[in-house]
Amino acid sequence: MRLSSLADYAVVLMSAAARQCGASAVVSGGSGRQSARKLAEETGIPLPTAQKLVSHLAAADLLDSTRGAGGGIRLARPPATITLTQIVEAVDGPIAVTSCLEAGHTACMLESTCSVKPHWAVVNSAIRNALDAVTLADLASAPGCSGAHIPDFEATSPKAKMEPHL
Amino acid sequence: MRLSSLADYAVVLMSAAARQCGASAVVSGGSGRQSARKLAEETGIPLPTAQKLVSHLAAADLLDSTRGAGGGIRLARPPATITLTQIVEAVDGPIAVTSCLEAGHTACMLESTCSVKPHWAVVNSAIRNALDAVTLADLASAPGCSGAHIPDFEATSPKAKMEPHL
DNA sequence: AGTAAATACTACTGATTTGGTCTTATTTAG
DNA sequence: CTAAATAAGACCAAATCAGTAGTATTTACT
Repeated sequence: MRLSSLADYAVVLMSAAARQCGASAVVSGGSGRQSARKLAEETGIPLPTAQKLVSHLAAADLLDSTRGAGGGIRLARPPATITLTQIVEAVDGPIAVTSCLEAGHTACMLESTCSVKPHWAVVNSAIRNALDAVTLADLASAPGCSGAHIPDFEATSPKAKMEPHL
Repeated sequence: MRLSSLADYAVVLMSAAARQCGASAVVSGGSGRQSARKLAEETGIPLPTAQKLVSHLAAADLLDSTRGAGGGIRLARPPATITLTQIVEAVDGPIAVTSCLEAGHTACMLESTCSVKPHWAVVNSAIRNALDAVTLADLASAPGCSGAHIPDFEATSPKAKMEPHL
């Protein structure tokens, strides 16, 4: 019953991107692009892993990415419209507590008489609702979106124990 | 964001045990014991796997097991007092969406300034509540607890595709 | 009391999924 | 036109998980 590490990283990454005021760029049309490298350094996520996450998040239309020398990534939508559900599903795939709740699952032989499945469906939707209730705006609200950079962590603790959670 | 197969099996197993009126034995003091072998046959769960599950469930005080020739297993408590949370945690360990919510986790370096963690805590408790709301009595309610055995599945479809969910 | 059968318990092996790294292709600034 | 910086995709290794086999224990029967 745990989230995958990649999904955890993704939430941290998106949260960091939101704090960089990537959303205001959408509104103002300015170049609020953030490089994946910069984001990886600030969050402590290994660069190759961050790149993979960016790919998935861009494919899910959560990030807008352009490559090239001056390229980078940017939030595709305002933070208030991006929920945890979308981020998690972009990385882990659809949320399904049991395999019988998945999209293209092959029916098990007890499907018709199963008394457990309906209860799993209830639990599953409860989880979805809980994740839907939290938006990127909530996650990034704490330090404010004033365009200020997050202080360099390397300066304070060069090789501190790295964990997913920002 | 998926349940482990073992936890899924465990719920099916407990549900089957409840339908065998194992709880009434607790009340009446009769020998309502059910053998792990019988339960494995009825649910389609491989016997060794079922035995392992029984061990974990018994260690969590959800099942009362006695070995020997006439031994077997029995619900340790009335079905209405056993929730999905207890079953899942007996097999998968404590429910923690992220590793920073675990019991003995080593603090990550951003612990103090983390703006994401409090939101995970909310999500985590929401999941727990959803699982707590479902009891074994709910799962076993459908076919009624009249002591009737579940029909033999082998007779109808000898080698049908086996999936965890009853 | 001894034997045998049925049970729960423990330890091990194999496999699937997951996390991480590397290489390649593309694009733009100089 | 060149070179640097970027994203995207493919490959490899590790960890966790599912499953299986074997062992110890207990009770019923002889």
